[in-house]
Amino acid sequence: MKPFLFVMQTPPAPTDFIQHLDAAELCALHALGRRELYARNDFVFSAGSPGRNVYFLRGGRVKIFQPAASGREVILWFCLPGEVFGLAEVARGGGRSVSALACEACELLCVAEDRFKLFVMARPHIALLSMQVLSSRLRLLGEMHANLVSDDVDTRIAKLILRLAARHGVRHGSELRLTLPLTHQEIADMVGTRRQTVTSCLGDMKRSGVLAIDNHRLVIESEELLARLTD
Amino acid sequence: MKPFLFVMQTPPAPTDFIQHLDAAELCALHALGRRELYARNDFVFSAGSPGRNVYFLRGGRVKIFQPAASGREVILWFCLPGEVFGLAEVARGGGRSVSALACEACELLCVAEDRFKLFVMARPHIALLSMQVLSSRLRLLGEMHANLVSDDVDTRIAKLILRLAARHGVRHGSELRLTLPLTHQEIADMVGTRRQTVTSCLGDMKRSGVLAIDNHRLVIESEELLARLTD
DNA sequence: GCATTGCTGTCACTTGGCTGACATATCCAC
DNA sequence: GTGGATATGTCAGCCAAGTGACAGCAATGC
Repeated sequence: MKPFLFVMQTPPAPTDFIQHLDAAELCALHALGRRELYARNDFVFSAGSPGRNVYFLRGGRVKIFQPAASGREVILWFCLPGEVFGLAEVARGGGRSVSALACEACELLCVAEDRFKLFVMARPHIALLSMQVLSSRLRLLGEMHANLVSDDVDTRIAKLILRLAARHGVRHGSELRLTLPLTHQEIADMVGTRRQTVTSCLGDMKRSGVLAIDNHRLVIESEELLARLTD
Repeated sequence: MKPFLFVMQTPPAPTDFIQHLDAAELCALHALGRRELYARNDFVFSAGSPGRNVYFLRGGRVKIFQPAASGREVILWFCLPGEVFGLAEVARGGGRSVSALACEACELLCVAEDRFKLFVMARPHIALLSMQVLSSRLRLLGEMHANLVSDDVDTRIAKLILRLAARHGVRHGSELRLTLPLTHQEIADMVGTRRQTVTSCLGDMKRSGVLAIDNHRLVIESEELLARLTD
C-alpha cells in the first residue's frame, strides 16, 4: 500500500459541510436560504462581484477559479455535493476574488451573509467546522503553490492526478477512475501550464501505461508508476 | 493617487487579531496560554510536527514558510505583532504543513489547541474573527498563486513590493520605506524564483530610479513607476 | 442532415529564467 | 581587530516550456 502514502499526502479533508450538521441544523439552514438551480456553464458568481451569499452544493459540481492576468484562469478546486463555497469572501468582506461556475446542472442552497453569520454564531461547533473548511483549503492551496514553485510540469500533473484521485476517485477493478470529467485545458489551468503541454504529458503517460482516458475521465492504470512520477 | 489602486488591490486585511479583542477577552486569552520568547532564527514550529498550539505574536516578526521539494522554501507571509499564526493547522488537525521562524527576537503567547477552541466557542464573534483571518490568508495566497501562474518574474517582484508596502510600508517624505528587512533570497522565496534573478531584477529597478535599498530595506522612490511594472 | 464550435494531437521555433561559477562586500562572533 | 559566514553582483551556457500554427475529431445545435 505504499503508493497510497502519496494519495494521502494531505489527509482526507473535512470537506463535506452538510454531513456534519444534524437534522435540526440542516433544517434551520434550509429555512434561512433559498434553493437555486443552475445550468451547465452558468456562473453562480464571478470575481469582482460584491458577494453577499454563502452557497451549499446539493447536487452537481461547481468549479472555483480565479481569473489571472491576460485572461488566464487558475482553477483552485471543484466543489462536490455537501460542500460550501463562497464562504471566504463572506467571512472576510471585500467582494469575490474568485468565480464559481456550474460544471453541470446544479442544485444549491443560497444563504445571505448576515443570516449565515447569525446561524454560525448561534452554533459554536459550526463556527469551528467553518474554520476547518477554510483551513483545509488554505492547506491545499499552500500545497499547490509549493508544487508550482518547485516541480516541473510532469511532476505537477502527476501530483494533481493523485490529489484528484483521493477526492474524486472510484476503484474499478485494478483501476482507479476519476468521476470528474476534465479537458486538457482544465488540467492546464489547475497546474499552471498550457494545454499543449498537458496533451503531450498525458500522451507520454498513456504510452507508458500509467493511465488511460475514457470519455474525458482519467483512469489510473498503475498507481505505482504514477506515484513514481511524483519524485 | 492612481498608484494606490494597486497597493489596495486587496483591501486592508483584518490581520490584527489582538486588536479586535476587548480588555476582558485579551485578559482571558492570556490566562489560557503562556508567554514564550524566541531568539532570532529559532523555529517556533516546523512543518511535519503535530502542532497543537495557536500562537499570538506580541513582539517581533515571524516568517511563515512551506518547505518544497528539493529543499526550497516558499515564504507565505510575515506575521506582525498582534497577529495569530498556527491557526489553520489547529482548526483542521493533521499536523503542521508550514514552518514558523522568528526573524528577530520575539515574544509570543502560546495557547493549546483545546483551550483555544473552547475560548472561541464561548465567544461567537471571535469565531467570526478567526474565520476572517483564515479567509484573508486564503485570498492572499490565491492572489500569489495566480500571479505565479500568469506573470513573469519582474512583474511578480513589482507586485510583491506593492503588497508588502501596503502592510509594512512607512511614508518618509516622498519615499515609501519598508520596515521589513529582506534578503534577495527571501524575495526569491516569496515570488518563486532564484536569488540571482532577484538580484538582477532589483538592479534594473534601482538603475531606473524605481527603488533603492537601504540596510536591507526596500525604499520605493516612485510608486508611479513601480505600479507601471505591474502591467 | 450539416455546420459550428470545441477538444485533441503534433511539431518547429523561440525564450525566460535556471544553473553553476566566481568575485566582492558586509556582517557578526570571538 | 581577524576569520568565517552570509549577502550581493555579474555572466556564459543551456533547457523546459511557451508560442503559434495546423490538421483531424468529437460533440452539440439547428
